[in-house]
Amino acid sequence: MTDAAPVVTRFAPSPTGFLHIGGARTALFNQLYARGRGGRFLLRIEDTDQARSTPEATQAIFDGLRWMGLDWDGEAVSQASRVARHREAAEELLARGGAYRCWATREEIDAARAQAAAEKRPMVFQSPWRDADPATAPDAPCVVRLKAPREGETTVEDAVQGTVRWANAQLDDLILLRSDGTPTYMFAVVVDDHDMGVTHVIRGDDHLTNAARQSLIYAAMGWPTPTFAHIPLIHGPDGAKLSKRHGALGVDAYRDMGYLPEAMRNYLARLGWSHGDDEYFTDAEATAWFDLSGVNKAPARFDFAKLADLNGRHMRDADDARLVAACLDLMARQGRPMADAATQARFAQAMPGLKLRAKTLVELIETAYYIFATRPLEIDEKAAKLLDPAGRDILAKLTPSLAAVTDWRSAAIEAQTRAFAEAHGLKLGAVAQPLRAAATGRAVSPGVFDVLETLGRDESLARVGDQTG
RNA sequence: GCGCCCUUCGUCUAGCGGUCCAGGACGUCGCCCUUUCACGGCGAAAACACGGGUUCGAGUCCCGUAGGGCGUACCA
Repeated sequence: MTDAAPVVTRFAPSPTGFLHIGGARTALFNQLYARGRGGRFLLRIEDTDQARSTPEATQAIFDGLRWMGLDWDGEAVSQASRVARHREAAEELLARGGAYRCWATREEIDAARAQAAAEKRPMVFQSPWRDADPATAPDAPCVVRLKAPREGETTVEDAVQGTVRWANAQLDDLILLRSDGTPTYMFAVVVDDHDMGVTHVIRGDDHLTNAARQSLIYAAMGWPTPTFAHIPLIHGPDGAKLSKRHGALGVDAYRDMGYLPEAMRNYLARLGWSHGDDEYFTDAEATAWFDLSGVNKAPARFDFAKLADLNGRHMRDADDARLVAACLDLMARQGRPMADAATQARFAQAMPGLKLRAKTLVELIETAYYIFATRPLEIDEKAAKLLDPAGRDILAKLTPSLAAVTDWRSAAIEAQTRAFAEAHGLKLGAVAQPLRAAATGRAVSPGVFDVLETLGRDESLARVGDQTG
């Protein structure tokens, strides 16, 4: 089917906290879908719940989306700013008989529901005011309810879930306007999506039932329903709902754990969506490939191991200077003092070897210990073993050879060290390992001769000297 | 309680009736490469939830069962 109507999608988070991982993926899917088709991707903040919405949370969502590299078209819409329009739409529906005022009290409703539950019937509240004579109305604030059909069924053609049906008897006369005159989420979404020209509503599976309710509103308003696509939720590694313990962190937490935004996008796109066997891809590829038909129906578990693997691959392909900047930035957030220019230069020089050995920026920073540390180095346990008396003895003997290297570069240092090892009937490893331990304080590092070159002749010799007394 | 959705290796998934004694990726375990670790290469173990149908033939279609999830608000 090819129609001329441009695709318009939107991400509509409620500002009650940070942007969590599930929301980030929903936004991603919406962006991929729209941009892949030359359409527009909009952002709307669902702040109709005054009590729970905060400006800080709204800002956190903006920041989170930006860090994730998700950018919406135009200005973000505040749902709360549109209450006049919501009220107007409700009045229109009221005038047309598609809605009615209801004075039922909270107690009456609760009692009716309890009754229904006891009788094992659906707990839908049937308001006595649906067909009551308005003249009998009390002089009290009331709510506006949709006059939903009680017979027949409502079906939703979902782009991911397929055709889903509900008996209308299961759907109640939902509240459109609260007794204080503010719109409910259920009503505001429909009015806003319609007014904003949204053609595809891509959102979490938890909204599937809402699609039925909202369909009823669309029908009552006489508006065409958009295409719905309910994507499965993300679960924690244990299969349970995402909790703070595992993945339900703000995206800023992932930034602090050292993940790259492009890796997050890649991982999140692949979680619940597939394009054949493709695992590692660019944003351009994802945009070109993404389609609702490739979205899975079952919930997926969040797997840090796979995220880490993807992150490692994206780091290897990332620009060195950018990684340096990202690491420095992360270190600053970790409260570390800013490294001086010379150290930063050494860091940049070592980056090719460093990024090959890390899955996250945090790991990368850890393996770069030897660059940021100052003498005397803190020798870890494994390095200490390498620096046993025998190891120190070898280093002591190696020192003159090392000191004789005038052209302090990796290749020259290596040649000299190999010559030394051969002359003493030692395997290269027997010399290189203690050398690495002395130079880095660790048993693991990039190629030791590269490390030495990065450190420079004086610093290198001094570190070896620290171990040979 | 009622309604809806889901169910392929530990995890993410491919599979859209026969080419599947089920393929890829992560993870795990071996081996190789090697100054360490990584990278890279090679290899291994590892799944169609269960039971009925339909069909010449089912991972693929239908119905049950079990398990999981979501919803059931004057929250979003």
